[in-house]
Amino acid sequence: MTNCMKNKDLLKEKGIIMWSDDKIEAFQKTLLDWYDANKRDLPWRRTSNPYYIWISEIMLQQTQVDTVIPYYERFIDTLPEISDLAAASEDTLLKLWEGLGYYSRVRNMKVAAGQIMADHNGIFPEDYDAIKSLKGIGPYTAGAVSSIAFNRPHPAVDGNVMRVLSRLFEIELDIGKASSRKVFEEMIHLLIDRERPGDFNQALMDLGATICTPKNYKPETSPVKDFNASYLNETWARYPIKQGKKKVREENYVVLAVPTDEGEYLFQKRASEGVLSGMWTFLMIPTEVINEDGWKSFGGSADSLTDTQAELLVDYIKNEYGLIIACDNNLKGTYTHIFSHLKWHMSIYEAVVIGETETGHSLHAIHPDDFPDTAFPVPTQKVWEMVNTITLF
DNA sequence: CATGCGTGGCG
DNA sequence: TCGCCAAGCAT
Repeated sequence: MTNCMKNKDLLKEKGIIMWSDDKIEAFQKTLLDWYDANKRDLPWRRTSNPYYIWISEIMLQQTQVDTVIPYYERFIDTLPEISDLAAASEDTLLKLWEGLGYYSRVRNMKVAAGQIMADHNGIFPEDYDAIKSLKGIGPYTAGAVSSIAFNRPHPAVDGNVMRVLSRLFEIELDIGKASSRKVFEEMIHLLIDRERPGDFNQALMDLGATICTPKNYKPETSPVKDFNASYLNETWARYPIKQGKKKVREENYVVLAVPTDEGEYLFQKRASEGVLSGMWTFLMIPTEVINEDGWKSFGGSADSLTDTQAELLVDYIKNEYGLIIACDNNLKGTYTHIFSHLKWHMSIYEAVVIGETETGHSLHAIHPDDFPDTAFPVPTQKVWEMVNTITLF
């Protein structure tokens, strides 16, 4: 059985009728003509260097184009060769990635650069399976790099492509489910322009980003509206099918800004797994530590710590970090940081160290002069802004 | 396969 | 204001 027949069987099973060869050809021409006239001028579209295209694709994961551009420029300036990435320190990489989020992406890139140095003589591999086996590269990114950098006809199915296809074909599949991606990939296998696969994939993504958008969608403005079943049938508002997200978990912390005699501040490095892994924060103490009844310091009457709460805090810091502190009971400010799946409610206080019960604890003192060379996640930056403002006045 | 993983923009 | 959204991947 040919691959083509397998494709059609899978689509048939999902109730998807593929277009005729003539219609596919007409669609390719219409889409690529639109792309040639309207494609966005983006930095990574001025290069054919697979390393640079790879960087752009990783940065663009779940991240908007306007956010990525300055990060991309700085990254290729700082690490112009794959060997530079392989040799870079984690501190250097995290500083380059600071504020971009999903920090495991850049850690994975360093691992992948090592794979390329060790297994491919430092040359970015052209083979799809070799690309896909690199750390941090999944089916989307492997398809994007192989089609854009090497002109290979592999699908690159992201959220844009699933939305565009859902509307073109009135697809009933939930685009949030992992199993759906395979079906869209089979459709692209049949639809993709074999002469210009990279441009075809990028054209679909540009269409999704600029015309076939999640909100404010106006199907009559699309260059491929004549191919759009949901437009012709006036069902477009239904697509794509997507289930709602679950509510985010909320956590409450006492955050302690602790200056030293030398004008440094104490920071803790987060665990190597989990949220903001390996990054620096001020001391963060779950509020449960100072009140087992779920006391919250924000939005209520308990703006300042009671003496009992301060004592519990001092005991905790002594046991956990081996430090004796004196805590200012007055609340310095609050800040809520919203992650994709989590909320941190932070109540900020100041404390000073007045003794130590042991040395070699897990905290590090960093001077504000060195902040520009240290990678801080946004919650740490926001807390620092508040602490710095209060300290100045 | 569902969940965890950042951040900023938008209506 | 706040929930949703943006060129996904590892586990």
